[in-house]
Amino acid sequence: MTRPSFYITTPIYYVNDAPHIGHVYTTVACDVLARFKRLDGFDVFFLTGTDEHGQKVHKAALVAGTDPQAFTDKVSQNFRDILPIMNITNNDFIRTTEPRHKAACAALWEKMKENGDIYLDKYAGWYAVRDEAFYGEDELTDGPGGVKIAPSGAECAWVEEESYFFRLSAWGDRLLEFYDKHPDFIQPESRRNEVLSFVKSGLRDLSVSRTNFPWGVPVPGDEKHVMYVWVDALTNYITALGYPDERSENFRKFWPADFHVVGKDILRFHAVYWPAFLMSAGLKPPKCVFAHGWWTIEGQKMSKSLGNAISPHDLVARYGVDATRYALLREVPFGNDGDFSHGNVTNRINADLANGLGNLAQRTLAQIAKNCGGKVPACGPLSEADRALLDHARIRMLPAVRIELDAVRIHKALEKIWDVINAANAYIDAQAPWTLRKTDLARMETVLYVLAETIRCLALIVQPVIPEGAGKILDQLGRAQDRRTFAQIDAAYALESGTLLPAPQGVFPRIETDEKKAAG
RNA sequence: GGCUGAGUAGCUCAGCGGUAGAGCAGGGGAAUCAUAAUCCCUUGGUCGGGGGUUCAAAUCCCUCCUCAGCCA
Repeated sequence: MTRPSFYITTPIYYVNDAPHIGHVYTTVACDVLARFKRLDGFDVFFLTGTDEHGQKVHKAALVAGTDPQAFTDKVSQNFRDILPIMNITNNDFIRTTEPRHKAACAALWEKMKENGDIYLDKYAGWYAVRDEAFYGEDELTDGPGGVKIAPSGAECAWVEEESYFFRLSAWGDRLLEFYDKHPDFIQPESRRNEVLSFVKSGLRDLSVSRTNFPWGVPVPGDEKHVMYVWVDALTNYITALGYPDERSENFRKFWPADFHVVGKDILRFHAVYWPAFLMSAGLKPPKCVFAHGWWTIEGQKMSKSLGNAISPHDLVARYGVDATRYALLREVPFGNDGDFSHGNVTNRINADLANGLGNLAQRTLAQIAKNCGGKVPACGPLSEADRALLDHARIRMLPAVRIELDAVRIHKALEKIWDVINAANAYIDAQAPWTLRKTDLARMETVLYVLAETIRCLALIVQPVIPEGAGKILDQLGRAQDRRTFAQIDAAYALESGTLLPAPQGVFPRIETDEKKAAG
């Protein structure tokens, strides 16, 4: 039996920067989707990695007094180290300095060249090393000593160099046709409109090689050139599948990718250049490029000068992995910009995890421990209220969550799950098993059974977002490791009355609100 | 400067032609199994300003203001 496949990628992170909340956000979102699909029966390939070439990295290495390879080895490791800390389940970690990647880039280049889309010409213009970008004459201002200054404030120099170009100008109509046939290719919708208007306004050929620095993938047959930025970077998504071997198992199974999840700043490269490169090389474009938004920190932009970037290590130390993952994804609709404030995050964690799910599990399990001899209680005849809650948890919840996650509405998916948690908390109050304990023990057991079953379903479905806590709850319900997939939410896998359970323990502690101002 | 999108309760947002909604925060009550957690009820808005279309407009049209994004 072949399982359906699912391929999801984060961008490869540029090693010029230390990992911060932005990187972690993207990676965690992808991890949630990857875990969900695995539990839902898909064969998943989840890729992340680091982008290690370019002039900036080369210079940074020289400044640090090391050679670029040693430099990137070190910085790339910082990104790799974050993954276990955030409980990330990537299947591969790619580095653009690996031999397999250079081979893939060279092959893609040759294909595009065979197709007539690569040609040699000259590039001339005002170039800012700091921004790695060219500027038009009219954008520049004169700085001290006649130096030209870009709008960004970076110094520019007149650069004239031989460069290979990609004939992007020839791809406009084919791209528009592609977008038209694949309306879901660019998400969210608003971003799609931006890309469309960009392409409609006319595309210029793209400079795809450089000769003024050596730290990159050499151009096949002309090694004084290295490939420039996007040919190198984007190719990682197929390198990891075994390209140029298009018949490799992974390539056949996983290409085209289901999702490239990217920050909104690099959407254009993924939604315009990348499909053009691929089509030129005779390959299929990915199914969807999803652009998410930016975080501000306590109302301010994240910036190096403010030094307000939040380190993933600090977040995990303060809130724990699960709570950090949950807060990032629940606080803001995926795709929108959002503000990260410790006050809001604390509220969210306390309201939803501690008071909501955590307390529901704790109050139910504590009563089972005390009043049912620590065993899964007996389930008598079901009332209408019992059935309503069980159907919600066992039948209606998963399809509702699936719909939202397939559309990458992660916060909506969480809402659907929390609907059940709220219903369960209302149910326990209405049924009042602590009163039944004095009047009707059989009925009390049934109520506690229904609750335990509901919590079992909740813990299963919440695994992709808060894997540690979900695992602990399943442990407390005595669920074996091989009883934790979504197929097993079904009543056929219900808790068995009489099973001895371990002593309950709190899973999601409250965060104390000492309202310490995180200024500075 | 051009093009998009947004401006709705203290906060975050949903609604997009038919008597203003949710969550959180605030107020009141109930309960006491539980991580002082939970449940129920409730205060609160001339839906950015102005004009128009319509029996009827957050909802459609025009205009202005503000903000954001993309592009030049």
